[in-house]
Amino acid sequence: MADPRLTARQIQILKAVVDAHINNGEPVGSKYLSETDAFNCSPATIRNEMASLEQMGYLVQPHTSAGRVPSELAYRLYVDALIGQYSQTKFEIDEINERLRYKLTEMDKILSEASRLAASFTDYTGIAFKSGVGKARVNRFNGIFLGPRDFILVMSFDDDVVKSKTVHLPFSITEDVVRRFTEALNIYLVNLTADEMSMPIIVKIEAIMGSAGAIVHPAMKVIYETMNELDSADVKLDGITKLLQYPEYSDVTKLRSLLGVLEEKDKLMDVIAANNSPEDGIHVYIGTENDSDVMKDTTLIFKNITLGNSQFAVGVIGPKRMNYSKVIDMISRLANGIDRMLSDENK
Amino acid sequence: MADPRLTARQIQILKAVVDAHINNGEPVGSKYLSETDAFNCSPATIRNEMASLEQMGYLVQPHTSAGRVPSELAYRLYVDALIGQYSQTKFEIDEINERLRYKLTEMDKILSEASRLAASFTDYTGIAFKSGVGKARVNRFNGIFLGPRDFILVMSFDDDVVKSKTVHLPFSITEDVVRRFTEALNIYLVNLTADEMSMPIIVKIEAIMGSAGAIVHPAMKVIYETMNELDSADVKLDGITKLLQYPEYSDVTKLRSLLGVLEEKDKLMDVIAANNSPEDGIHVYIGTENDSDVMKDTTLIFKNITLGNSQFAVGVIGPKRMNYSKVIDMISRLANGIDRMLSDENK
DNA sequence: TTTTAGCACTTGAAACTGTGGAGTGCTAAT
DNA sequence: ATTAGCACTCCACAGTTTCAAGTGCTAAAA
Repeated sequence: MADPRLTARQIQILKAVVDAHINNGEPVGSKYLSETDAFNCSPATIRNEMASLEQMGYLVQPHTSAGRVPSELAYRLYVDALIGQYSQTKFEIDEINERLRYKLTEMDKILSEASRLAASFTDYTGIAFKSGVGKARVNRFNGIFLGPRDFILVMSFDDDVVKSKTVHLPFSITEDVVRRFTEALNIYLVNLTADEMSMPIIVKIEAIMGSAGAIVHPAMKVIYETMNELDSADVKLDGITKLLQYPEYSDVTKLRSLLGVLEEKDKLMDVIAANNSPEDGIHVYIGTENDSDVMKDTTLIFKNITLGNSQFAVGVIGPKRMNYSKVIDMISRLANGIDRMLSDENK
Repeated sequence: MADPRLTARQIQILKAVVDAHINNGEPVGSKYLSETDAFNCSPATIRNEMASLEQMGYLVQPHTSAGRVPSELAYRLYVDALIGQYSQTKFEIDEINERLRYKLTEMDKILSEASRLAASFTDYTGIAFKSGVGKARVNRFNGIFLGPRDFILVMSFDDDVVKSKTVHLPFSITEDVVRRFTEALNIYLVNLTADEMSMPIIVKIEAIMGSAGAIVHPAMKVIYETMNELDSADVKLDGITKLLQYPEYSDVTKLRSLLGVLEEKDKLMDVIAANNSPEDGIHVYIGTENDSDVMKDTTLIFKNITLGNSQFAVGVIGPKRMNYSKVIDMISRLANGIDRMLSDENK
């Protein structure tokens, strides 16, 4: 994978350029490097090497007389060299675990909390999303009689997810009707996806309920709504403000188009879906590697987490000159922490 | 309330200035007014009137040779004249009702949806929040036995709110334990706030549960968490991007400080709490009327909604030159719509 | 052969300048 | 009381200059 044309010194210089640019956000010059990074050679030598690196496509000059900026190729090299080696660094793993310790139950809260943590740990905008798979299945229905025209329908799904909804009825029922109805649901609808709940099955349940058949329609509406909610894709962002600190986004119109994508969840899901491969592990998409024009100066990093049927991911969005080593480390830990926390809870 | 020094023509001119500035965002000149607004007088006359208005504090000149900009006093006059007269305008009430029609049950979803609607109707950032009152009381507990180490605890609160949580136990129980436990909860904890659930009561329940007394601690933890969640203050924002379209926020540093407040929910709650008086009706806080420095160029408009024990509010955040007539109209309708929708549902 | 010092060259950012237009206030005429 | 006319002010904008940073190249040094 490593480019055989690169000498050791060139790699050293390249890394120095990337590091410096990540910190300053400004083009890096030869003099600056020779002074700060204690290379044992003069600016002129570094210039020569940088010229080679530019020719090979690792560095770019914004204009004739500016320093150099890493190309996407350079970031890619940098990141690839980084992945897999971050685990020996020292870290705030204690804090991550601490902050994850309290209960994460519903997917919705997991997403919010995950994006919040990603943002707070990294100085970039945090993102957490789940993909819509349409696979939710009810394990068990329970009904709780509230009054003649209301009852609570409790649906237990896989992965410890429990949803309860109040069903209002336009007519009176007894406690026994609720009991019989949930019995029927448990016989006919358990382990079906929303799509598999076909009309004939519904009609059958109506028949069983006899004179109380009208309970079925309002209840089914609630069941469909709940399952659709679980099945649908969703994205949570946190810390949008953090983007503003980077000069890359100081142009308000650019910022606007990026935030436009981020805020329209459908569009964002498109971007992610285009990128996302199902495999686990850290995904790093640098600049134009993203399949979207407004993200051409933006890096997207995330890690998938699979938990039973549900699949979700957590990561960050920021400028191309992202602090890759820190972010990759953090996101990896955060994802692992969430994963572990959720698995434990299911035990 | 109306300033007696103002002549009818001055009021007319002032209104024209406010309207024009709301639309363009730029200082308004005498020539522009005389041409567009069909006053039957020359620019010079308008200039004289504007000079008076400036002296009285209704207009401000950014610099010697620019047009005039309305002062906060002018906006205040404009808004006060507006409030109470919006009800005869034509409107999109149908659409509001249409988009509210689907079930709003949990407070959390109400907030999200309300802020989303406020943003989508008005071109400003939508905001919805509930104040933390610490008044949640459980009407009824129900338990559903899941397995030897798990059961679902269903808590019905006032206002149709139902929360269910899975409780994991470090030891085995039977279905009968769950039944007895919920019975005890219904005797001792119903209609208490979280604060009122004192240690003696808990101990009593433990005694009643006898050998299964260890069920109490994990369950109480869940109950506390749930009630705290309901009791705590919360804010939802939507459409933060909309702020970016206004030149008022094209300065990134200004934008940053404002967004900083908006994103940190605690800070935002402070700002709102400082402003919010419990009375219903539309609240309009213009510029420095807000008790926060970063909001000195920003207007905050919201309307309170009281529903049983819960108190929440919906509104928008935007530049001082807000389209007040439209926003006041919309927020009022939106709040009424939500109110009606929620009350209906409780019937 | 590699490294380095020196130098001319390029270029954008920032400071500066000049011009034009928009808007004003004042005065005198209506 | 209103308005036309006019001199004045001042910002926005475009063009210009200056400056510093950084480069590539060449020739000398290691």
